[in-house]
Amino acid sequence: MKAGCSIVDKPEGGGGYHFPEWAYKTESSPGSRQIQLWHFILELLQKEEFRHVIAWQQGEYGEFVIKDPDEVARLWGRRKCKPQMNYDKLSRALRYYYNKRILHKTKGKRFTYKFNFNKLVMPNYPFINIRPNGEHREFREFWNFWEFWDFWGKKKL
DNA sequence: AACGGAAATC
DNA sequence: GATTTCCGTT
Repeated sequence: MKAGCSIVDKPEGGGGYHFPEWAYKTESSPGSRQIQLWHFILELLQKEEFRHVIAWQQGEYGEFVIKDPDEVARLWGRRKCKPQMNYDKLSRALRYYYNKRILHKTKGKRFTYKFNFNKLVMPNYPFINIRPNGEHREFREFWNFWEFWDFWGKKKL
């Protein structure tokens, strides 16, 4: 058994939500279950105990602020077993998300980024648009990904 | 702080 | 492929 970084990583804070299997898989490598940075970000955003470190920006849907860059980097480094992780490197990874349309930068606002929820994250998970029995809700109606997951996850998996 | 090229790493 | 590492530029 690997001590620190097992194949299926445990979420920060323990307990609570955890992304389902498909969230860790990559198209090219079905067996790979390395957690994606944006999954990790959403994970932290979900928990109250990390609000002093990272939190949703009230007002703008999907926008969040990294209040403590060093701490977020430390937590990310711990999860990925990369002790040398820092905000400079983590932010580079976030910038690679710009072209992938997962995130974009909120210009002028320090340490502030915004998820491209409805159009960009959704296409990666087709089933999300499937409507079961009239109980369809636009993703944008949800407060965050987790409220959405609560709504759909319990039905689909 | 933020950006993005280039090479390395897994 | 998704970062991680390094770094020159704005």
